[in-house]
Amino acid sequence: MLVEALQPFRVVMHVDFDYFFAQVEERENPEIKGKPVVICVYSGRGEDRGAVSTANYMARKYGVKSGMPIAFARKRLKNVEAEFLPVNHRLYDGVSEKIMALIHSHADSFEQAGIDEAFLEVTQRVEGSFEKARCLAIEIKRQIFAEEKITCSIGVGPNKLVAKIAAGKQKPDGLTIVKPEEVQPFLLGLPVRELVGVGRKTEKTLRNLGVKTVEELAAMSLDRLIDTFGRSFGSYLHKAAHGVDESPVQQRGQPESVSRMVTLKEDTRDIATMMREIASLARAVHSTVVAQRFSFRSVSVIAVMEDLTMRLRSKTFEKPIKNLKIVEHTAEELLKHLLREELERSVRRVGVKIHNFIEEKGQKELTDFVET
DNA sequence: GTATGCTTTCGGC
DNA sequence: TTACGGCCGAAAGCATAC
Repeated sequence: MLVEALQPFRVVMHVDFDYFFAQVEERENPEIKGKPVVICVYSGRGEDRGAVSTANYMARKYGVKSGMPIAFARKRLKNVEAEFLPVNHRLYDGVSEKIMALIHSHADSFEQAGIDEAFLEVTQRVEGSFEKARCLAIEIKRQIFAEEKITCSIGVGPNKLVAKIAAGKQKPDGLTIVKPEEVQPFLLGLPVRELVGVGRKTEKTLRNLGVKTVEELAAMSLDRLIDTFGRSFGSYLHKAAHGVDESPVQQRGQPESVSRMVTLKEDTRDIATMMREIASLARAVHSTVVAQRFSFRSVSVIAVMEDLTMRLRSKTFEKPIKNLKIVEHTAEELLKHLLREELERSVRRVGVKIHNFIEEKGQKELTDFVET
């Protein structure tokens, strides 16, 4: 009882940089501010071929969305002066790194959840007080803007689930606090889709059960949810609907996989053509991982077909490998295998992924260099 | 029955 | 006419081991 009174709740913060790539570009080139700004991934297949990565709020007002073909965005903006810029990942990586270091310094524990978002456990340093958390959030926003001229939106709640949803409630440059006693009313009216982990498929399954809101989800029994979604996801949904999320804020380690993809000049089924691309993709993933002194056990080849459906083939080795030639050779075998199963469609994009990393340690042994 | 590992697909950013 | 990136981790589906 006393212990509970002393430490009743966690205080967790979610920081989300506003329309990040486009905002960084606005900062670098203030003249474009006030215009729609669209950040594009060009495929190299021709002018305006590719997809929209992100866009500033003015472009969004015209209906421009992430993932949309660039040509669609052009159409939406044909009557306005707009900026279409290619992604500049190096630039965004640098800005992100600086902001992450800054906010990390304000956390008891820290979890980066992407290039533009992070969770901060702040329970200790705000002594469990949501009022102190509000002050801290304001200070973090102030510092990020002072140092990097970037705005962000922050959500504060008793756990990661609530903090993340809260951060999305007021954007851009927002701050939303959800105190423990406010969690139930905050969640109840929301569509289930806003819960982390509920995508289109789960939403549809729930809709077929007559469940559209978190309130309706919370009314479902745990047994029913487990019957429908299995033990793990069913229990998760039950807790989430009641605002319960005990997952810790914890630093993420090394990425679990590294992949590179490229769009082919034109759709093809020719192995040699694809292998030329795969060789350089393999070099890229291999050097990234080997430079960090990791070897790996799994190699995958990814093919995006002409109709944009994705196919993947993987092979896992019993022993760690680190030889580039094995990656190339494995990728080739996997690609041939994939095409034997996929007799109709041509390939639009290819990729190589390596995963199942094993950290190298100690003295190198002769066997490290023997091919598997 | 449950845990574990591997492969493939889904979905967010 | 049709137009569509490049990552990542989580989920899902399955097989096998305990």
